Amino acid sequence: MTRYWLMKSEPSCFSIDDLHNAPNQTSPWDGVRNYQARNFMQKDMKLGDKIFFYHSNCKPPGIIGIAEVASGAYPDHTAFDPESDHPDPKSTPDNPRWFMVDVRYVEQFPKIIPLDELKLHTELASMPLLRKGNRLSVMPVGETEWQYIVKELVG
DNA sequence: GCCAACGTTGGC
DNA sequence: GCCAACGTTGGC
Repeated sequence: MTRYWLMKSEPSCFSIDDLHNAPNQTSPWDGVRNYQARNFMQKDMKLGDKIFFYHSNCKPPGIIGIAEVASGAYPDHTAFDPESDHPDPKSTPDNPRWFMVDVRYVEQFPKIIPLDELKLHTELASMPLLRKGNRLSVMPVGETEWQYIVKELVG
């Protein structure tokens, strides 16, 4: 059964354009250093699951398009590299702490669906994304909410 | 195992 | 740049 997800990225760091331009339109989703987010990737994501690509820390923040899970989880080797953006000396090749999946570009929306707009729809109120203080960078999206967004808000 | 200090996220 | 919310760390 296909599941649905939302993954956040700062476009100044890695945008949906970057994913679109990547080889095979596919890229590792590296840099996640949060256990809950890691567990979603490691235990619950399946090949072909659909992902809302969310641009954070920009104007405006919001959902910009769709990607899909393109691999199973495997160790995030950037954690081993002291020169990387998010090194973690406690993660080693023999005992990796952080995992990632590959994601593949599916589509970019004609325009971003801003966070402000998502907040206006009571149908979406149960989304973890809209919970106050939420900081998860990888989170599940209910099928109901997914369909609502795709049918009512895209375009 | 508690909890204060600290760091990070991310909207504003 | 500010700050609220939250996760992590480490002393005890």
